Amino acid sequence: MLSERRLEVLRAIVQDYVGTEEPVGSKALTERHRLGVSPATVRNDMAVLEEEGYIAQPHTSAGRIPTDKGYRLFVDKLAGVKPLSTPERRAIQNFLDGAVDLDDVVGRTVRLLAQLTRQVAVVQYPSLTRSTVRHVELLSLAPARLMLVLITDTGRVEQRLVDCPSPFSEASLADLRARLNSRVVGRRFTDVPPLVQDLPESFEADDRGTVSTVLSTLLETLVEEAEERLMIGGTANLTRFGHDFPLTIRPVLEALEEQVVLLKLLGEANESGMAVRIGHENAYEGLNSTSVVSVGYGSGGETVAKLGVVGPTRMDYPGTMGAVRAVARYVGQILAES
Amino acid sequence: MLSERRLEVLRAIVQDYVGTEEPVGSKALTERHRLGVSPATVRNDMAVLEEEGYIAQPHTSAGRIPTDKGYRLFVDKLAGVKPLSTPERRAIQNFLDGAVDLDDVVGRTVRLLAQLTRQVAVVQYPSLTRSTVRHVELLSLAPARLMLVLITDTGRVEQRLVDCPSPFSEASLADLRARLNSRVVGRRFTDVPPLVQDLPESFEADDRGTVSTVLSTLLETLVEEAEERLMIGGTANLTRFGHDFPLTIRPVLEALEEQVVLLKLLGEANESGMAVRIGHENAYEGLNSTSVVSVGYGSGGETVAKLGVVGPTRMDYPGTMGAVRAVARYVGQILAES
DNA sequence: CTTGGCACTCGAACGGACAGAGTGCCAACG
DNA sequence: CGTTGGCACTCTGTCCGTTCGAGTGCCAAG
Repeated sequence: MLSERRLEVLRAIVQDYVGTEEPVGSKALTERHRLGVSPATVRNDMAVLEEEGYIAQPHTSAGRIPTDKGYRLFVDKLAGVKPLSTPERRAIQNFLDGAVDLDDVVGRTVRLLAQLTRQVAVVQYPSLTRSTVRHVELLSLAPARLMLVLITDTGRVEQRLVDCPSPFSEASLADLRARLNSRVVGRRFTDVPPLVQDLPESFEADDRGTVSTVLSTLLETLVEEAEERLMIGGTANLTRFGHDFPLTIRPVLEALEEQVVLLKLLGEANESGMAVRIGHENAYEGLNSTSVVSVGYGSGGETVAKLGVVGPTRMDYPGTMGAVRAVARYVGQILAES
Repeated sequence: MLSERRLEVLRAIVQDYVGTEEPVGSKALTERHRLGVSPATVRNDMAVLEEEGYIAQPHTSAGRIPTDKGYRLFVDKLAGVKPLSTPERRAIQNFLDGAVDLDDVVGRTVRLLAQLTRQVAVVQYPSLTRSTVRHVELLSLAPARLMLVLITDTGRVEQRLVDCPSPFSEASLADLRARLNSRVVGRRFTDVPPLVQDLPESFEADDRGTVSTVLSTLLETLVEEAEERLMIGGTANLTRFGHDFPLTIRPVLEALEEQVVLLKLLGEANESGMAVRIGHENAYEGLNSTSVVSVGYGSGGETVAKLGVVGPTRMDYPGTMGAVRAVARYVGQILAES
């Protein structure tokens, strides 16, 4: 177990390094922080911290920089979450309040988050699997061609073309539309399948094929579209990453285009509360020199999706976590209102 | 007017510089191209080309690099559009054929284009203003709340919430739905306004307010959503830009996040045919060291949207133009089929 | 007009010297 | 035993001078 002062030294190192981006030495530390001890003592502490793996030297006889393990300790034990200032909160609310539809909410959120944290922001669209059905619409495009439109309570709309095995009358269509809606409206996606299973039987033999096709398309949409969409913003902030550019930035850009990777990343956010993945803690190799701060958001205690930021491991964790948490809260509120 | 050989020298310089990314000298030129003259002669030609502003030296006594004006001449007069190889064409077709809906088509297109050109690809969603209405659906969410869903012939769906001034019965709703559809289905967006203008009059006084609201929401959607959406991909290719990184790349990333800027950029594409904007020809300052190759696409001779790539001025113009043109053609085909 | 020759220029690469920051260790001190 | 000042040492980054080579412009000759 590290002594109180050694932890204090580690905290000081992290703070200074985050601020200056340069390895921090013992003398500078004592000057910038009131540790009450001499540089020599700090040196001894640093030696211990290094031995324990919390800090490292880029080269012999240079200052120290925190390791992933050091950041981890810092985040877990040494730093809280820095709440936003009142003007910042007000700005968030004002900015998000102007949104006109779901796309706009997500778009504004991602811009806001990128601006507040000065990092790359990622926002997941509200998940369908947790949503409920608000309405299912069936439209006849041609005698044997339908369009299925699914509207969710989060305001999302999905459409699918359905090719029917046989022509389908307008009357049957209205019938199916009415029955379908009476059964599934207000239900959660996961609850839908058993509720519609027996529907084909109540139609005439000629129409059963079509009804089955429509149903399977619907179920497919529910499952398949649970594969979520994302919006990304603030990539210009990547330029603030570090000095050794092309090498660091390239894999990050590649990761950002792989939605699957990002979804997994956000998915790792703990069900409740915020998740911080530091450097090598990220499963995806290209993000080994980045940290990901993510959190779920939603209305009324329910998590419908996640959002977060991707930045260099050398980031302002308290500030970033504060911004991410605040934005998540406000987005949740906005969703609840609409 | 420049002599034939001088043009040939310019072409050789562009080709070599694009290949090596290094200033090209007279000796290297004669070695790599069969110009049939000695380095000294080439030097004289280069002096003339420089005087005319087609090439420049980064430093005294270094090789030459093409200027924007040089690239312009190259593109206009010296190079054709390099057609893709048969395997490439086949790959495009296979890749695009797998698309399941409009989002998927655009997504695949942008990935394809980025991969083929190894640059940043931008694809605009098919424009609504040129589309026709396939169906308008009205759903009752609450007594005084409706959802308006607009489905276009390009497969795009837009939804809008409508708050009614007064409750609206299901019967009136069905009536409005039917009349609306009979008037606008199959019509172009721009033709819609006059066709629905007199609709409120045919309803009872109580409902007129709601009908008007619905109509104005519909018209708003038609206009407002003509403001197009974009998809971007291949940003990782930005790392291949040049040596002087942060400076070059930052404004480009910023531009890519400004959809308005990008739309304008694509918009500059000539109605028919391909547009190449080189360096300072781009109105947006941040893109002064990039070139934009864009072209319209659509089915049956009609341009419904545009796509293109953004890359360094030092790009393989014939190859890029070939890829852009080919992709645009195939996307047009795919859209026509669906 | 083309060509070979030649002097010149300039940037990139190499290497040594130097300064500065930072360390580790040690002996002294409370 | 923890803390402190002192000191020698080790790096790195930088500056400067040299060298090397690619490339040029010019000129005189073909």
